[in-house]
Amino acid sequence: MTPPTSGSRPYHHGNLRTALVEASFALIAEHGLAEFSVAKAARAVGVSTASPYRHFADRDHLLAAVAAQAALELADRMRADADAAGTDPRERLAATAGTYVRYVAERGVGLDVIFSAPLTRLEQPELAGAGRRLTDLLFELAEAAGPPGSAAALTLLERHLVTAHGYVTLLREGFFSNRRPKDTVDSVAARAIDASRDLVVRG
Amino acid sequence: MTPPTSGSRPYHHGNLRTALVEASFALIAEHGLAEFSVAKAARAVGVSTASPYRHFADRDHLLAAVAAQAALELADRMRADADAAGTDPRERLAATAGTYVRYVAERGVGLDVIFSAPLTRLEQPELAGAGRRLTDLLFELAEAAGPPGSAAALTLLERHLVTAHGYVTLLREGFFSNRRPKDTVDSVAARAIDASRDLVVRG
DNA sequence: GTCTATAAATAGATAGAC
DNA sequence: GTCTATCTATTTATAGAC
Repeated sequence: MTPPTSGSRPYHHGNLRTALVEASFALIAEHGLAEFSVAKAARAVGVSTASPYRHFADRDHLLAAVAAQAALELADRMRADADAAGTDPRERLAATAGTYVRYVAERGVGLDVIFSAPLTRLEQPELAGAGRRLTDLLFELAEAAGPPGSAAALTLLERHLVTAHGYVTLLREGFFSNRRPKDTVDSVAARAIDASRDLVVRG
Repeated sequence: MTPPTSGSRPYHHGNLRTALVEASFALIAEHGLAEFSVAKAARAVGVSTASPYRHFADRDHLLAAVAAQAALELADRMRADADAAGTDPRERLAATAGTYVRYVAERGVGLDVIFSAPLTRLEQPELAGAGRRLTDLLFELAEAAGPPGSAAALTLLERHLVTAHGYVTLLREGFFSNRRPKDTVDSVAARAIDASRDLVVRG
């Protein structure tokens, strides 16, 4: 566990790559994607601003690694919350809206980053695979919850995601806290679950 | 209409302030808020990068003027679309979801900017008033459309805004065009209207 | 693999001439 | 009210030493 070299030197890091991804999450969660930079991530882990470029071709490739990990974490948490919600398929899908609100509040990275055009264009298999894992899970839950017919399931899925992401975005931008100062992440998450549960797809 | 001074000189602008706001809209619509800068807006209208600071204290004050105008434009278009939708209160409210999708696609500025924490903190009466005009209109439409009881109307309003903003955000980030390349602004706007129309608020 | 040093952009903002 | 010039800060990314 001790770094390979002597005492007070900065950092040698068995795994700088992992540390940079984690530092990036922290920066994005705290100050938003706009204020994220490779340089800040490097400083946060105590290495020079040049070091990240040994592990990531450029800024977007670092972000793609963050996005891929976010998609996997999100899928894991959604599956866990769906299972904790019981057996009612409608309730299982709705639960993931709460997962999503809480996840983005904690980690700062959501669908807008995971599926953003600039990162998708990199065609990183890791990110593409993680994104698929997330959408596959959600589609599975929506199909079980929806009215028969896969077109209706897709519409339900779209509205579910739009609802969850709408709550996330407005929460992130301060829309809720401006007008309802007592709003907490958990209360917004609960409202997102309620909104998703009440979704209907009419003919 | 001719500028007060002679021929080929750059720009004298009877109203640089207005021109900067309009240029900012264009920049944000084209490349997103992240790539907006005071310097770019100045270059777009053909003045030096110092000139904007005669009209706006800083970057955020320019953005606040943009946000205030957006709120007014949005409220105007929503009222027009609601009126065009007829007399059914539910249909009138739903129509504004389409207005919102189309407006942000065209102008780039939405609720996340209009009600963003950094701009709200400036306490600019112009922006605060424009924001109120927008929320007052929406509340009026939601109250007419909702089930009796103002708590239910507020929930309906929240879900309506969340739906509209969710569609806007995912559209902006390319989420829809990645998976459904044939999606257009109008088709997404139509789906947002449908989703809003189908909203219900259960006990 | 990490560091130092550096290059090249770009931005926000100010001072002072006109 | 606009311009020129400038300062300061920051970022992305590379070159080359260790």
